[in-house]
Amino acid sequence: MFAAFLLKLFCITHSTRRYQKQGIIKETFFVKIGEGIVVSIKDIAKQAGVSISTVSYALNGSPKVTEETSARILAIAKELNYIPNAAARSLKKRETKIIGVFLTDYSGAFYGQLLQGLQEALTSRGYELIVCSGKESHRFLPERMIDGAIILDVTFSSDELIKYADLGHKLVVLDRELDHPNINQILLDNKAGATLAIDHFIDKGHRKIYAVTGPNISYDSQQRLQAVRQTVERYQDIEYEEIEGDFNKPAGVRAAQQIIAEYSKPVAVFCLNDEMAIGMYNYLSKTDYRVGEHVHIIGFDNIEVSHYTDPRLTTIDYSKRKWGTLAAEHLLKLIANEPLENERIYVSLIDGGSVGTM
Amino acid sequence: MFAAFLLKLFCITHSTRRYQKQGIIKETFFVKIGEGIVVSIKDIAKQAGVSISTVSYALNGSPKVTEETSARILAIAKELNYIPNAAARSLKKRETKIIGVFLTDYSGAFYGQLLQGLQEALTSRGYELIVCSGKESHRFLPERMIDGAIILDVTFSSDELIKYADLGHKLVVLDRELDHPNINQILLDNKAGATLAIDHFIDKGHRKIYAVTGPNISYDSQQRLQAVRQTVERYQDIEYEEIEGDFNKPAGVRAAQQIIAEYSKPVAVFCLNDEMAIGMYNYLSKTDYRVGEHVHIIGFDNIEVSHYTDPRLTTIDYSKRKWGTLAAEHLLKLIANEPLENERIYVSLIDGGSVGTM
DNA sequence: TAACTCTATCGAAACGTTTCAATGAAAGTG
DNA sequence: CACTTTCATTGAAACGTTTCGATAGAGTTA
Repeated sequence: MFAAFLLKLFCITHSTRRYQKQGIIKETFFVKIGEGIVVSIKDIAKQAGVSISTVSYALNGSPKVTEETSARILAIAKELNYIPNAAARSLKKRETKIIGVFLTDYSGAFYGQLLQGLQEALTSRGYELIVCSGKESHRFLPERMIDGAIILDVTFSSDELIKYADLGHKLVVLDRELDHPNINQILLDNKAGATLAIDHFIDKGHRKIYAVTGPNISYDSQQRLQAVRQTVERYQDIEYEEIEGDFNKPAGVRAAQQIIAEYSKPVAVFCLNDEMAIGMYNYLSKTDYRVGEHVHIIGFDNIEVSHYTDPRLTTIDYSKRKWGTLAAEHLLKLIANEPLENERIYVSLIDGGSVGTM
Repeated sequence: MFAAFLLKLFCITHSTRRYQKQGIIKETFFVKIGEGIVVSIKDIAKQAGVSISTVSYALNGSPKVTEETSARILAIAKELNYIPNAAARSLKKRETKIIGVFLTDYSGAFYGQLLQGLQEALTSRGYELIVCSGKESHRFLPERMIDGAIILDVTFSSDELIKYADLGHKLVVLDRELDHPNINQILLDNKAGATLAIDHFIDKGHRKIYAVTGPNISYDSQQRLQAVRQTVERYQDIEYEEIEGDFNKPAGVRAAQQIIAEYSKPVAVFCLNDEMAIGMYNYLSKTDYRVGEHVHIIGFDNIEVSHYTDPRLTTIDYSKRKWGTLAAEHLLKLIANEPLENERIYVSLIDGGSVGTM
């Protein structure tokens, strides 16, 4: 107690350890200054006069150890300010109780809610969430610093993911389809969303339709585009054109430029994500062309910024939070080897007013 | 080689290990199905016919081991698909090469750029970044899963932080002032920003000024508010009033309601962050009061959404990316025990048009 | 009392590394 | 030739846990 007081005051402490080995007794006496001591299970054992195994059992609430001993040990642990060493524990237990979510970058506009959903579902089940981005961080998975991963990161190749899954790692992928016993997937109903968008244009009497695509490696873009094509084909006399994009704002600007350059009559533009739609708004606001009058736009994602455009963006919405919750639950089931199905997140169209009637 | 092929094909493999101990030779033969084997340094050693220490040295590029042996070991390591065990390594080395950044939540509008800055600075120096949020994740710090932390998380109490710093952990705080050898701080020049805002109002001829505050535990809010008061006092005949807020959108809505309720002439409102300013816009857009005409607003942070309001929000800007870079650099210096000063991030006013002339 | 069964506690191995100190062979020195 | 020196390699301890199997003392039964 007094030592602890000194520690606080002067950042100086000392501790005595005795190792008995091969009949010889070595005694070590060491002082650390300004660095703080690390208290281990061993120190508690010595203080309590019990073996380290008993301490371990007590700390883990095992019923093997008496109520009384346990209480004494716990008290001493607290007194000494014991903090378990995560590395040692996970080395032995081969688990970390940490789940990693891998994102392409930190700027994604809807990550916030998704992460919130993940976080809640995970912490309530005794797991912790860490967010990683960048190719360098991929090592967290194979090096076993996390018990499982949620993938929303195009920089992970599918081959890489399957390799890890083969090694026994559990994954939930949110941005591709992968068939593997250690991989589950929760995908957006992209096709339904794209169909909703095109149908909305048709309902409003539009006949000239553009689609601004995402990068073609993107599963989401592929799916959406495919549904757009199918839907467009269902109708007669539609003028349909695709403009290549990459899900970023500048692509929306470029698309807007192209559209204006070849403008002859009001057009409908389905931007395969909101980000590009926002880029398009940005460019158009500097021209005489008005959204909802000359250029009619639908986006996809319903990100926050799209609420503040004028007119508000009509877009495809889905619950990012639920996406996160579901992903977390499925990953935990995968880890617990419980059987489960792939699931899908439903989408709906939100009419913001960026599509006028023809 | 053939075994590796079989592994890939059938997910079945076997490995033989021999332990020599007290003169007795035990032989273990095990097969794992569908789980993947874990290759350790030991397996490489056996395959290469060298000791595990030599393998370790080779893997770490130590000059102690011959070019030739090293090459052979490295080849075998690759062949066996060796992946180091992070837990074992960090248990022994007492470091993880991971830096954690703690955020209050994942929804913060400017986290993206900040994290980008952090990430770049850290990975270029061989460190990895993980993002954590929520009280549960605080344990990452004391349990030594990270080598240092960047704090932007009001749920960390200052006492808690100082306790950790006392234990030898290195911290950079971005949301408070803390004087401790193991803590460095990179703070916004909040006061300059607040002064800029008020001066701008005065320049534009405003005489009735509101300030919508953040939560009073917030250092940023405190600093900004203090500067507002000081600045307001410098001028004569200012009508000044404070409205309590909490840095979230609904607080902006409430403030707008109050302002409208007591409206008699055009007013200037300094929202201590953009988030609340956006809330205010939202409410006002449903009324007949126009921003920049009846209600003149300045925010703080220059978050993305504020670019899409009409008129665009006048706000206090600063480089979030630079903030991140600086924080990372300082933390690494702190870890390397290099001397360093606290630093400050400069701010500027961006005129978006939400403040009209009186 | 002898032979059990419980059960609280303990000893020791193991997890996969790193790293110090020791070894022994080859090379260099006088 | 006997000696030191050099240096690639090795053995073993250590990091801090968990957990299996052993142990010993108390309680139960016959």
